[in-house]
Amino acid sequence: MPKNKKPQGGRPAKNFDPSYAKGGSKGGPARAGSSKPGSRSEGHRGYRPEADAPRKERWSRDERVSTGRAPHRSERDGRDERAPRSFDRNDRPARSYDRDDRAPRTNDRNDRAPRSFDRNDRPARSFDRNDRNDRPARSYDRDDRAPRTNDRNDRAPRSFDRNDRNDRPARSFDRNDRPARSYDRDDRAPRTNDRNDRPARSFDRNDRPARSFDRNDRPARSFDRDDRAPRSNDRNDRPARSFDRDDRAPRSFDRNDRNDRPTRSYDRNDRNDRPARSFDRNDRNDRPARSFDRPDRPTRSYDRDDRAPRRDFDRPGFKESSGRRDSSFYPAKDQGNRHAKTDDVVLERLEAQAIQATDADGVSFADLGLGGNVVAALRQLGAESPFPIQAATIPVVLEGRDVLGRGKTGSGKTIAFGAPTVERLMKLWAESGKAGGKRQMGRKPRALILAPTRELALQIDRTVQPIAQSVGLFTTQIYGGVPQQRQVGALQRGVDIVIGTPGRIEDLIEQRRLDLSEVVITVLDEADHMCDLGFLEPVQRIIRHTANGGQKLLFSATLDKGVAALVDEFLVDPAVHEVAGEDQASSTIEHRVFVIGNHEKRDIVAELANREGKTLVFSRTRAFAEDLTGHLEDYGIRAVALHGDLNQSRRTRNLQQLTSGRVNVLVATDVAARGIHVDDIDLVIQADAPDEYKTYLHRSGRTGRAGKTGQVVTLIPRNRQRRMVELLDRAEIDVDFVDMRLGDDFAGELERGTAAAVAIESLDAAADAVDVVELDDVVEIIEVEETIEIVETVSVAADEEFAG
DNA sequence: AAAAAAT
Repeated sequence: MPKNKKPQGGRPAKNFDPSYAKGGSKGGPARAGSSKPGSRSEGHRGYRPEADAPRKERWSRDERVSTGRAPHRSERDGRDERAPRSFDRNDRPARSYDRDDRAPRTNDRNDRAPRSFDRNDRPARSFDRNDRNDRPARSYDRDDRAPRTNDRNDRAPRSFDRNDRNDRPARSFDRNDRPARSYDRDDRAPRTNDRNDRPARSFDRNDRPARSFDRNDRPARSFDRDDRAPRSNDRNDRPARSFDRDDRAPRSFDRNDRNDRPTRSYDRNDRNDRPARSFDRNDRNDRPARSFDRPDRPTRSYDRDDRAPRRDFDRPGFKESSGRRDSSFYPAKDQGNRHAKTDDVVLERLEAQAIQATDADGVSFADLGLGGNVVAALRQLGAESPFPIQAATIPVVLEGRDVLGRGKTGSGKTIAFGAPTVERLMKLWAESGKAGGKRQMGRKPRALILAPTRELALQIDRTVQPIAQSVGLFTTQIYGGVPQQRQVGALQRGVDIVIGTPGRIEDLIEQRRLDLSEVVITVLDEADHMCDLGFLEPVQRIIRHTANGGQKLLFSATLDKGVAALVDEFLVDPAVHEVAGEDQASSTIEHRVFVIGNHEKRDIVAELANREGKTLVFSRTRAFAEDLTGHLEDYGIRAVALHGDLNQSRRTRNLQQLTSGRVNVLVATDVAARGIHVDDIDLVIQADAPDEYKTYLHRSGRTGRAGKTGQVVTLIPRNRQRRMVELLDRAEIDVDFVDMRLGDDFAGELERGTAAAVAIESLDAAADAVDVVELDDVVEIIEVEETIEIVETVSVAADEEFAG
């Protein structure tokens, strides 16, 4: 296998960048087509960069650096941003002139000149950080407003400039500051607002006082400055702040639970304590430890004054005498096999009734108890007949029972809870005698579906909304990152099912714009994740706002004992369902681990992603997701990013670009790990290995959905092999580790895997035809090459059979 | 570390 296939010098191989193959002038790609105005402007609605002109050729890394650019583009949000940038290049010569001495350059900036006139403070500015300096200076000016308004006039042109490419350089400069900024993360929010759109800025304007307050924070940054005295005063504020932090503890005091938290989080520093926490943490060692946690639970629930009474009054299943609920969640030792008619499966101490996949055969949605309208809506969605998990849970949900549902990724959980939720709402409505009425203004929601990410909430709504609509119910999405006006408006008009993320929902509850008191069905998708640190408490608070005694449905592919905190407080005698035989051996996903040198990681990701099908790349941090995206683009691979540093419209757009096929590569943080469904992702690359086996399963689950095949490649450094083995062990996945380095044949390695899959499939088919091979026996023991050989042999035999 | 509300 040839090493060092790649040419030296950081320049991509020709076959890596199709645009180079087409020629183009030396010294950078041609700037052809830059004369077209209007439609090329990113600010315009119908802006479509590649619609009219052939794709622009890219600058290599060296070219970028040589012209004063960062090695990677600073904006990675998609093509739309890119074209504008190339416009900048026309200005380049001028700029590079300026480059020789920096001071003139800054003067050259259109913005700077006017400003400097307004202010006497110039030098100070230039001393400080590029952007930041402007701000302090400005706030100095605050004393006299007139100049400011003058400044404002300057702004207008600026925003015009925005459409114009000239503004871009400024932005990219900001970007370069990122690392520094990330330290200042507390200030992020305001900044992001600035970035989102200029109007936001003008808002800031009105808030000037606020800004000046911010300034007090700035001095901290300006630490570098010589003026220590004033700052140190400011610094005194800092301690104050941190004292505020300490107030949090008291705050949490209000919460009986909270008291546990601080303790825990302190423990956190100590790895050894993890096992104790254990709920979700998936260190191997945790699992046994968890059972030890158990004794704590009763204590906790005693802490809650609310809990006991609630259950007493509202919960039919509550047994006062025993003081314990009647629940199948914890296996009762003396109870024997309670679910005799089906198989018992105990996983993570969570006992589930397992439905056999074959039990769903021949069953229709109508058989499960869904009404005609809902069935028709499901058919419209492409769901003709129920998947196993749906067959298992729909009847139970319709009974009104609490349900814990576990079905592997891509097995149809959304419909499993969505359809019966709608149906049951209708039934309850009919029972209350209100059915058939018109939509009442301002009626309160009666069902709530919670999801961990905005994208997932949106996606759930896309499934549930048509089902609800088919029976005249309304849904609305309540999630952050977008103006709340529309959401509030929808609530005021009257909504039956609210689908959203915890933050905004709690926000609207506090604003009294969302009233959950009539919510009788609450669904938690990715329920185990919703019980993770940071999610659990908001979720608990939200559920406490729902009607007492309401039905609760918890779903996840990795549902485990981690949800005990919620089960204990909110569920009564939940039915636990999963699909039998859904182990990884039955999966359609092929897994492999490449052991690599970390320094080659980005290039290897590029090699792997340089292919036809849709590829999803996972990174641990937002910054690396950005970095990777840029790197891929430098290779000529179209890629967009998805992570929490992007504003919501970009997040939505970038995900949509993958869905629509406008790009083939999405680089995401774990925001995309769970639940997100994109058709035909056939390769998942884990550029950073996950820490949790559950994360591994969910990330992998973005491919191989609904029975399709997919591949997962995880890149790890050598020193991570043992951890990875343990993680995979935990996930019950068998994987070969392969040492790979940059010159190796990555595409071939992937194909090799595919060949094995194809071979096994063919073998299966051939075995059916010939009826001589016990497939399971064979597959267990053979290597890929042997498989192929056997397939050939069997195929020949099959041919002969057919011939004869 | 990321996600989830703004400010």
